[in-house]
Amino acid sequence: MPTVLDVAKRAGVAPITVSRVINNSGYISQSTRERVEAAVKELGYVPNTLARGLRSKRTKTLALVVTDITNPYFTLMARGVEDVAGDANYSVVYCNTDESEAKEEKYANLLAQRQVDGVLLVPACGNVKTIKFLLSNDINVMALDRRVSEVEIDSVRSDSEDGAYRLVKLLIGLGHKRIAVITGSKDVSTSVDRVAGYRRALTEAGLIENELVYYGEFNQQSGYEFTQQAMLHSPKPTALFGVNNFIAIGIIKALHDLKMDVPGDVSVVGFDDLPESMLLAPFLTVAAQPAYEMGRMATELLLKRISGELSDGYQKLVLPTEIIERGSTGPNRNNSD
Amino acid sequence: MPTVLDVAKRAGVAPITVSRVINNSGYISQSTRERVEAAVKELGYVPNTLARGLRSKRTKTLALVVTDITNPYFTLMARGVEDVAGDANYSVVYCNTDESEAKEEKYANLLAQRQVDGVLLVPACGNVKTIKFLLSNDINVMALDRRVSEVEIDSVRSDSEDGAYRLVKLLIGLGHKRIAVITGSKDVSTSVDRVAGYRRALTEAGLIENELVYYGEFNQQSGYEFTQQAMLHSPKPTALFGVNNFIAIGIIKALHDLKMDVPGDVSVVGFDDLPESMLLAPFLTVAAQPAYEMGRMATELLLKRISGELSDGYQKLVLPTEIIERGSTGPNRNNSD
DNA sequence: ATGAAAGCGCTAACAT
DNA sequence: ATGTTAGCGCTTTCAT
Repeated sequence: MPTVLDVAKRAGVAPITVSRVINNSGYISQSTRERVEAAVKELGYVPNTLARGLRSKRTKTLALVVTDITNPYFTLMARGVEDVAGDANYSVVYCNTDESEAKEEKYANLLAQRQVDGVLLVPACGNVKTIKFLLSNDINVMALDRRVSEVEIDSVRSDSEDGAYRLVKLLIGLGHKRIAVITGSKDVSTSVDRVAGYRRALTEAGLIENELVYYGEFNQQSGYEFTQQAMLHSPKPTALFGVNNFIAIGIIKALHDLKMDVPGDVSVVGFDDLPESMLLAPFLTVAAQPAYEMGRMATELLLKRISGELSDGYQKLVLPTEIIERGSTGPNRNNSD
Repeated sequence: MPTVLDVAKRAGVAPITVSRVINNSGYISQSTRERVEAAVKELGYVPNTLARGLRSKRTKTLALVVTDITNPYFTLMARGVEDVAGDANYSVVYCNTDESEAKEEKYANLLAQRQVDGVLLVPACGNVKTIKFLLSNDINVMALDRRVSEVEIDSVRSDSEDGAYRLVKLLIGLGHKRIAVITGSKDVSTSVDRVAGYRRALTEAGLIENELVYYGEFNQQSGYEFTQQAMLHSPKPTALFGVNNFIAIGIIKALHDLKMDVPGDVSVVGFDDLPESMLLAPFLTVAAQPAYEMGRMATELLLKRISGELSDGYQKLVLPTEIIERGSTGPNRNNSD
């Protein structure tokens, strides 16, 4: 592989001049610029980012740490991140933590070694250890999707409390009085906030004594199992709120296997939504989050933070969710209430 | 940030000894190892991958270049890649080309600068320029999902020709005689191979004169538009084959808007499939590809290639697809045939 | 079993 | 507008 030195010799200049041409920094006369550019082409020279990063302390690399890229919500976010990053000639490394603190730590360590310029992090749990570790290694951190306390950092998320509140209010408006929520881990802010929104709606309607919360995991199986459990509760809930899309799908499958009709017997609402392009027949009533936009905005902010354009104060963006009413919700037909 | 030198001083050894401890190379006495490890801990030392890579010519970074990470088929593949890479302490950079040759070239250049150890590439087109460029920069390349000619490299893909053949045979077995295929770009091997499989099935059944092929793009809109076109064809096809999942969804939507029943009026088959966890009610008959497994295998192979364990000959893995018959296909009810 | 010296390829800092 | 020098943090190579 040719180096700056090879190019410099060929163009009859000093290495630093080559560097200046490539990086468009400093003053270069038109003629030397042309000679250098010609030499670059002739030799097929490609600058070495490692050497560059070692010297300049900038790697032009971001990391996206999500719990599972397979969740279409995160996939779409990832696409938003990469689109903005790519335009700025940044690369994006992605990592899956599966909500595991251990994996999160492992990746944080890896990313510190890699000297990434910034990390877009969907924290695996309420623990701020990872964030502090990254910050102590001079890495900019952007919290995505989830709230963090104890540390001051930029963050972009959607309004979970409000989305949940409006979903549950919609159910209450349809006459539902016994609404159960099936959620993920207790120490994740999305869980906490959505349950809080649920509670606020119930309280407002004087239904808080009917509160029924199941804490599990953010996956289909957990949604499936807790639906079975919820349906053993007496009296049965007439509506279920699945706190993310995987849980909601688990709920629908469980109800199907229990031979219960949606929305005839039970109404179902969810969070996140699936991109339209993946759905044959959108069915689930949801609070949809602007995942792609969140990825974009978060990355734009992070790049600004990295370049020092954002020196004062921390940005905390909370985007609204959109309630999309579809076939999975209907009026409460249970006469006993 | 502490460096090897800081650690070395603290442990009372030379920098190289620290390096040996960290990399588990060479002979180290138990006592110095312990002293070094203690110093590492006390200082919170994190090795700098850039410096390491600059010297050792290994970055422990892979790149995954797909056309669109948002396609669940590629998402799942990405997850397979990252799982294997992460276990080996490799990082994965992802890039979206949107089937654009220009973007593919741009990313190839970026990745060469980054000195990645290997690239898992879903080629945007039949052009081998990118691959040659990467190889000429000493980067190992693994072709994913698509066939490449002209260059000898490792590849992992699924059997498109066979999957298409079996799907179309299934339709023929159901009495369909006018089967149209809606596919993507002509210069992508998956397009070519799936159309070839379609043709083989038709030819075998003596139906090749009914051949009806629409070349478009691999997205929902293209599937939608060409379905409208296909339905203007006289006589109308009684079955449609969408060559990937986005196209198939576009087909279903178009038929819905045309008030045609699936499978009553038209049967539909697709490729790729969506992960079960995303589907409320799986409906589409498909040739499913083992996307996650493909990602895993490709990465395992690539890592072996990088470490030199695979020196002789090139691996060309072709995995079978699985035909999953669901509600979108039924017997041909058109009496005119 | 450990160390000294050198250099990977680049750019910051300081000339001129 | 261009060049010189030095050094980023690590590991290869060659000693001892």
